Amino acid sequence: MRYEKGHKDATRERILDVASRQFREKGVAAAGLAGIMAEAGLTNGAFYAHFQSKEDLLRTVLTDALGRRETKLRTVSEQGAGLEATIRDYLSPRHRDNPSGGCPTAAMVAEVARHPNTTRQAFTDKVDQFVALIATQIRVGPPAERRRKAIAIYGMMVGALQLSRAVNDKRLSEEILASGAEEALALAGAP
Amino acid sequence: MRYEKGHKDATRERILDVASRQFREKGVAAAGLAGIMAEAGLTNGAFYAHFQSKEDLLRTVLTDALGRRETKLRTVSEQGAGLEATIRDYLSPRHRDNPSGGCPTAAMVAEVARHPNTTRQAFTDKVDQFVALIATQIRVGPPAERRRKAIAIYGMMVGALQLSRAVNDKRLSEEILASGAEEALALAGAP
DNA sequence: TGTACATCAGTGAACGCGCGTTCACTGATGTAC
DNA sequence: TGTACATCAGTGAACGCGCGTTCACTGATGTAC
Repeated sequence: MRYEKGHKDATRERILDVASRQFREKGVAAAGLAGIMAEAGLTNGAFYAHFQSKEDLLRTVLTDALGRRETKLRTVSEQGAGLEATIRDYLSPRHRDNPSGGCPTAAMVAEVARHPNTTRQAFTDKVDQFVALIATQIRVGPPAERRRKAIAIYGMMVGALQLSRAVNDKRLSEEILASGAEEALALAGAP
Repeated sequence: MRYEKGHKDATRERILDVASRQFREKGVAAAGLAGIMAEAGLTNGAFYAHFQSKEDLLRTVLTDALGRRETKLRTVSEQGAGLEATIRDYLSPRHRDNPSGGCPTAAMVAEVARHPNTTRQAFTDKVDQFVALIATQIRVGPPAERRRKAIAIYGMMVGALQLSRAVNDKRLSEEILASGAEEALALAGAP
């Protein structure tokens, strides 16, 4: 081998990681392949040895980044911390100020809606899993009610985080985070 | 005058209307000025007789489109229909399937967060008014609680609508709308 | 052991294209004298 | 009343630029004999 074993896989992971951050930071449309490749320490041309197209990259990024968050949520859940910690962490100034490392849904949901079916499908699969996972963490009420609340909580988190990021007034931004967190916690059945 | 009185104002309104719809439909970045001007029945160059830049157009569109929705909400409110009708209408398949005529916040909030301060300021002013307006329509609880709930409802509506649009499965999409509506209505204190 | 060839991750220039923006110009109508 | 000039909304070609994608090539290392 010209490169040590696993070299290509490592490069692919690096591209994925950079793209994942840039997509969340700048938006999918505004993040160019040349910029992504440059930050990964490569030139344009190498991209197509790893992905078929930008669309293919986006699809992979969505599955990958949402998969990581799912794993994280599952871990927190198994430690018994439950939804409360997740909600507080999600609707925090730290998360608001760190889009590139934050929730892919909040950063990309509107753009995903305008992308081809294969891409939306990858997103849909993950949303399904998220909703189910949140529902298991709601301890009160019949299954249908837990699922309904899980969806409402997910929607509120995504919407409130985006509002807190768009708004140009620190007090209002923080009020949005706090209000969203308090009402989401109430929905989750937290004390 | 070479053109009848009010001609230029009418043209400006036409550009604004087309841009407003295209921004919501395709996203701000993906909607090009040439395409907007063509749909308005004009050529590229005429744009700069009406707006200073694309950013200026976006700022105007935000104020204008959010202003219209605010007026609509205020009218519904004065007719005494209250929040219930607004929530049901917002989280409906009709609204989901009509982004170009729908809520500017749901369509553009993530992009607005990445735009300059003047643009975010225009958006912030309208969010502030929206929250206050929703709060007046909540009939129970002390003022602070009403405002908190107004923010939570606004966030949930925006997030749930976006999710319902991105998801590629009709049943899940409709479940998101229905769940969001039901929980938002509960927050609003509806029966 | 030495030589010829195969492999392939990555290079970097080039492709056509659409972007936001600029600008010299058009042409219909108004005003001045 | 007729002529010269001013006004200005809109035209359309051109600007430099970055986009996603293609492709001939490089060069380090592997394998075959």
